[in-house]
Amino acid sequence: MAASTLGFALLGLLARQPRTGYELSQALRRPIGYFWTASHSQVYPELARLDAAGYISHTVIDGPGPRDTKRYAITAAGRRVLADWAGTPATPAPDRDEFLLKVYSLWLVEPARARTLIVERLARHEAQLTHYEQLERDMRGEHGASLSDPTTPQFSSYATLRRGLSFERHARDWCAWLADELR
Amino acid sequence: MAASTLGFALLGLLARQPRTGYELSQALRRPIGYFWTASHSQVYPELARLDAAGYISHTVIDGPGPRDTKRYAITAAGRRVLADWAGTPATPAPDRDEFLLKVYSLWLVEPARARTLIVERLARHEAQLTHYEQLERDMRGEHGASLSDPTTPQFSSYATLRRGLSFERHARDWCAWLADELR
DNA sequence: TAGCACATGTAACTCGTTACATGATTTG
DNA sequence: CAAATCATGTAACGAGTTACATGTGCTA
Repeated sequence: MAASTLGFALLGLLARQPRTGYELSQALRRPIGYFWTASHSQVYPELARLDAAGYISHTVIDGPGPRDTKRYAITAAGRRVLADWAGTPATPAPDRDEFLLKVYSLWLVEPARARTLIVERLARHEAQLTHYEQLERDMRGEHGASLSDPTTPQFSSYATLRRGLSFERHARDWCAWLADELR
Repeated sequence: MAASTLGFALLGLLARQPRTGYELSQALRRPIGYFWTASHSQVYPELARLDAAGYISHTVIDGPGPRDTKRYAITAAGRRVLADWAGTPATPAPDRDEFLLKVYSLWLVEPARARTLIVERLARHEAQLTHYEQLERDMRGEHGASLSDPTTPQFSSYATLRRGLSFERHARDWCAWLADELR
């Protein structure tokens, strides 16, 4: 009866504004893609399920290609289950981090080469941090006041962005420490 | 031919010392479980595959129950593929964080209730941090010198522990910020 | 005119979880 | 003597990825 996690990702997007399946697939790369992703082949069947459950509705609009283009909107029931789910503690999901798993066996790698790997990783965190910092400036420019009002979608978006900023800084600093140890 | 990620997790453990399938399953909860987990039903078939590929070998030892107990050890070939894999950049895996996905829809939740969720989360990070700090003291006590030698398994373990410490501090601080915003 | 963005769907496969199944030894 | 721990395996299922499949409109 309740939606899957992917379903809640889609409902979270549709609670902000109506979108087509294609647009939802795109959004699952950015901004939600920072913490949840899905390919379009997963999105379309899930939309059909949410529709059948009455959590979303669609209107057919004309578009290109051999099939109808549908624009989806969240229903009152959908908003209700989404709010319920968001207000419930997250089930502790197992962390899987291939990079850390490699670090666990990094003692088998020649130190100079290991250092290169870590420095490359550091650069990626640095780049992502720069990207997030730009997003933060954009957000502050567009929505100044609503960022401190916890009942606006902007507040939630800003909170996740702050998490991203914090995470990248920690990851960068740890890479810098490790690169130094491998010197 | 090459092993799966789970295979490399198992090889990473066996590169340190021989173990039975049962012991490997336990180790995939802690310490490796901090960044990679698997259930025993996944471990046993994977061990059979690694064995068939010649990356590990086993000796039958006597134990309880209707089946043989096997103790596995890594082979030279296994150590080679593990070192190769560890020395190669990690494939950027999609981040999936159900908790952040909930924060994305937290604007639909009554702020006082939302704050409770975040404070509970903060407590979990605090507890994990305390746990890691204890592990760090233990590690420093047992292996003082080898922690700065990048060719020892202790160095790798210590590096992942430092990552855990850094991560928990960042997560705790972000929760504290968000809880304050929801006040 | 070739490629890309738009737009939607299905099929085959891999990875991981939960449940099923068996049976000895130790501890409360 | 009941429950937990040791110890190993299989089966059914769900979630997610990659590849297959179709067709339009715009741009270099």
